[in-house]
Amino acid sequence: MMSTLTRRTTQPPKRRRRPSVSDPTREKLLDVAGRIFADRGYRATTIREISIAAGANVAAVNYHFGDKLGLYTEAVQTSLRAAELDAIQNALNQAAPPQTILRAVIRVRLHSICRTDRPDWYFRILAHELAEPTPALRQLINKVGRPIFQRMLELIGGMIGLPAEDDKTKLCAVSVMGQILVYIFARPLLAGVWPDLKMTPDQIDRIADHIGDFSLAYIETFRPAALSPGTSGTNRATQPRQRK
Amino acid sequence: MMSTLTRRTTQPPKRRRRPSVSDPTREKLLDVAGRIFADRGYRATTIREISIAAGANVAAVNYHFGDKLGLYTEAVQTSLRAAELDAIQNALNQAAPPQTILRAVIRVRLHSICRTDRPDWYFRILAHELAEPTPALRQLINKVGRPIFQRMLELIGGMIGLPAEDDKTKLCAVSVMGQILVYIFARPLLAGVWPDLKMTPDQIDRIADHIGDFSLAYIETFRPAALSPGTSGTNRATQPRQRK
DNA sequence: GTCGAATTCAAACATATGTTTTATACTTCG
DNA sequence: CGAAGTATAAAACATATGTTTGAATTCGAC
Repeated sequence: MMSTLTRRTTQPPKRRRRPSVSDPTREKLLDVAGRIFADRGYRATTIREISIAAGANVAAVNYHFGDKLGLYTEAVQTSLRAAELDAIQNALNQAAPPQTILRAVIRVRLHSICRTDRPDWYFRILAHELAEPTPALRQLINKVGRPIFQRMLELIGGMIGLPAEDDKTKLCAVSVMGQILVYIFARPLLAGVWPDLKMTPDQIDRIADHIGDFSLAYIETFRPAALSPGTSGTNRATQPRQRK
Repeated sequence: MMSTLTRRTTQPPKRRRRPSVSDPTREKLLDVAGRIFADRGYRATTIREISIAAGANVAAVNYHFGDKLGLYTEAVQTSLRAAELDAIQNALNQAAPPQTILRAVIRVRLHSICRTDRPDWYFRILAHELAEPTPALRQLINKVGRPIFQRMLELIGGMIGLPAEDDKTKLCAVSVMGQILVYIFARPLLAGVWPDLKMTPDQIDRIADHIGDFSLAYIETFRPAALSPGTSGTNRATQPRQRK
């Protein structure tokens, strides 16, 4: 009904008057949207819900972000700049024995799931994205998933003496990741089969230690001779037990 | 506007005339609904979509199942009766060394994810339920999750010499489960960080073998003395390496 | 203070979707 | 055959939700 030139609707003038001082309602919308989207996922979240929670009008979302998807993607981008990644990256890059680094990474990731503040945003939103993808999924993977996985490959590859591109290295990395992610994605399932499990910081430490033990038991199998001083005995086999 | 007695709407007479010969459209609806719900999840699926795919009228769903949720729960129940569980249960109950059983369970579960026919229904629907729960989640967990997990606890508990209720046993079971589930729930994520991974039956066998190796490396750490003949060296420690 | 642009607001709009109604065909049994 | 209950179909209905509109309001610059 409208000419293709008049397509601009409620959209704001792309560049606001004061790009320096940030718009308070815009900020508030982003903040609130982040939480609610992370909780309920993209589809199940209504912009009315967000607007009310942000104390703004319903039209504010379309005015500031064009449409619902615009708000969502911007909220994702904003959250990707948050601090969590730094914690993991720091854990991955610190100068320490690889076993220590691996344990640190496991711990950092696990701990991010019991915090209710923003940093666990990535995993919660990722859980929804995996079940019901939106265009933001690609961003999430490229900006966060890939670099972390890559670094993890180098770490584990170094420990088992194989290149990062080797399938075995990747299999090991996925095994470690899987043990962590199950506590994030399958929480309701865990609550059902293991009702006594309380996710206190203390318990999470225990879980992290277990995952570390569990994983290193296999990974250290690859070392031709024992190198780490304090650990208990290690296998001498270069290759772990062959499947028959 | 209506009296509380006239509340019955399109609902069918609860007990159809011929409970023996099953209604063809009812069956078709259940069948189609199962597939679509598994693909898109409860919320993202519309009953019009289902009706059209089943060649039925939109009102058919409400007529035969009361409402959308009725169709969904019945579809879940129907699918729970399907064959998949038997495969896993058989794998878990066969008379064989526990290592063999564990490997078999891993393989059966992993293989269920590359089939496009019904049996992988449970996992696909579970993935959606975990992100966006419905009343069916409890059923899924109680009827499938819990018994399998319980049997797995006994299996692993036996291998590490601890009772099924021990936290360590549960941690190990979750570690094994997590390694499997990550290939099911985090498929898009894996596709992003490991694009070359093709889920062919062959590759799935390799993955299953890896998960078996990875897990048994730790589990067999618990055996005070080497019992299995063909395996490589094992630690003598009753407890695996202590975290510092 | 006044003008103009930017922002906010209440209301309307359009569409999607679960549900219900009403009428019509169909099946079974007497 | 004919009556009663059953199943299907088309349409209407109600509601939720993303989006747009146009007026009111705010805010900065002159």
